[in-house]
Amino acid sequence: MSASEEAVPPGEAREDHSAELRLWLRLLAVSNLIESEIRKRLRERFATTLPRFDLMAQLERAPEGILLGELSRRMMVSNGNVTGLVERLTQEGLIVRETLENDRRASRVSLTPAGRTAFAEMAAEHSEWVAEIVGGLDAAALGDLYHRLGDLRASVTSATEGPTKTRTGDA
Amino acid sequence: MSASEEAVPPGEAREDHSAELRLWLRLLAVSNLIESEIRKRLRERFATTLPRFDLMAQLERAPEGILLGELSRRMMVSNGNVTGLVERLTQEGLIVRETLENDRRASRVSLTPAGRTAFAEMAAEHSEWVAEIVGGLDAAALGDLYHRLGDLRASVTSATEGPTKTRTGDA
DNA sequence: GCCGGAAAGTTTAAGCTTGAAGCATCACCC
DNA sequence: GGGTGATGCTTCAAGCTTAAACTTTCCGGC
Repeated sequence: MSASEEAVPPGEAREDHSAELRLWLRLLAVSNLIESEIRKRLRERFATTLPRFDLMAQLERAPEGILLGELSRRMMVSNGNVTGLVERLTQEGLIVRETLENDRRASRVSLTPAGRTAFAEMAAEHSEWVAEIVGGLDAAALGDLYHRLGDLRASVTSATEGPTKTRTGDA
Repeated sequence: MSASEEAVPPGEAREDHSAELRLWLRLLAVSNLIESEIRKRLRERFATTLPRFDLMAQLERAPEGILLGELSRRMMVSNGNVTGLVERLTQEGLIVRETLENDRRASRVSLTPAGRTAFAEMAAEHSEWVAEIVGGLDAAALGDLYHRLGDLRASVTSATEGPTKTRTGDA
């Protein structure tokens, strides 16, 4: 790809990227650590999974329902992935899907009352878990890290050059 | 640090954990963004996957070989997971496994010469990718973020209470 | 010897995830 | 009104991942 981006001209000695590598490895490790803990608690406490929870969280924010494609975009996963998740959650009675009258290709999914209730309960605990897990940071450190991660995100999107949609409304 | 356990007594109004939640969501998003990009490049450029790459990276650091259990610990994945990965990489001729003479339950895996060569090539590019992706941060911001993530990791391990192995030699 | 528990790996069922290929429908244009 | 391309979604094959149950082997005590 990007033929003009090459950072290491032939004649130049290979640069030392160890600081960058260490940063990425640590970021990955910490992220995975937290993620595993949350997955574990979701499983033990609510017999559910993170993807299911994420999907429901998206629906919670959109009471009028969401198209599958939009869901897949917001969750940053593939279409096929969403198909399966919606299938399982529908099976469990937590969400419903209905075909649009004006476009029979598309369908809109939304939480059922049962789904809304179940999600509210999970979300409350989830929020406590996160607060507990990152609780070792004071407000200043937390805000600082948050902004640094924003800088990093900017670096990533600029480097991967696929930021066509700046509308990453990650709340 | 402070062993602040349950943060919300029954009588107390629910705390606002939105800053913590936002931090976690952004951390997760950024981490996934980078991870996807690296997975994509590993696939397109080398027709391999991140877990395979990770496994080989562990072996690279241990020329004398590693027991499967130790591998699973270092990669922070389950035993069964390693079994499958080792199978596939062995199939591809990139690694070998041999049973210990003194303990027939255990086996040691290590890179083959072909594996070592292949890994060296991948690692060089991988390193460039990471540098490119996080390149938008200057050295100061990078170091700052690195240390903040260290603080966060401390918070996580203390909250999840699994600090049995402090030897998380993540370089 | 032999018996029990611990340790190293494997197997299994279920679910998540992706990219690629495919199907149905829609919008547009002539 | 019949193409033609785009759009919304599904299917498929392959791989990753886990927890739980299981097999084999080792180590201690008896």
